[in-house]
Amino acid sequence: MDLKKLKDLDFAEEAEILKILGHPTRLKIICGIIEQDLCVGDIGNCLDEPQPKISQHLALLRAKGIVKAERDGLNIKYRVVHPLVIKIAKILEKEKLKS
Amino acid sequence: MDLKKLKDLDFAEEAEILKILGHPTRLKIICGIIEQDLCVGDIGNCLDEPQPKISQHLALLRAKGIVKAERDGLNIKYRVVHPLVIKIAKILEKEKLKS
DNA sequence: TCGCAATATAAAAATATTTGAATATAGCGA
DNA sequence: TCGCTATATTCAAATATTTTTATATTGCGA
Repeated sequence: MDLKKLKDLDFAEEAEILKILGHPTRLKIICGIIEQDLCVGDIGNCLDEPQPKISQHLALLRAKGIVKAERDGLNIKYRVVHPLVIKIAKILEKEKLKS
Repeated sequence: MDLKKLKDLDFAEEAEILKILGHPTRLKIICGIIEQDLCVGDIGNCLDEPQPKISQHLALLRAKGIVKAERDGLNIKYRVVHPLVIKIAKILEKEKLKS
């Protein structure tokens, strides 16, 4: 990309998304709920992290439009809905499985 | 990715890379030096940011192996060398140009 | 409606990042 | 070697994020 274009383009939104992905717990959460919906408790057990921590991360992801929540009785199931995030997460998984 | 795999995999490194990309100035710097080497002064002028700020971001990018520096007289030219970063930056540019 | 399980929210404490200002270093040419 | 230009480093102040602890809400079934 040349200098003039760079000056005009604003990467603030993209940077915000990447920053949010740039946290180990959140990244794991995201990779976990790409191909399947999971509820908070399952995620917490799986990652061995306290419930409020997971809820707070999910709240942030929800606020940024990265995940969507759907209630199912007592449980609330989450899934990733952000296309760019899905794309990046899949690339990361592929890289990961290579090594 | 299923729950068991998720438990074992460690996304710490990937998260760190994403966190570093998740800053508007750094992301612009990176997009600017993917297809061309640029020196600190040019980047600073282009982004209209003070020189120490650019140098500090570049120092971080260098420390994480994302960019490489090459001296050329008084100038030091930088370029992105991290394959995953290049891949992500190109995706972002493409998204950007779509909208 | 009461109690319980699942999740959310709030607020403070701990930690990390970013910025700005000042100063240092490195290389070039006179 | 001196002065200049380009870049790097340092350190403290300002901000932002993360974690922890405590508490609140929501929905289900008895």
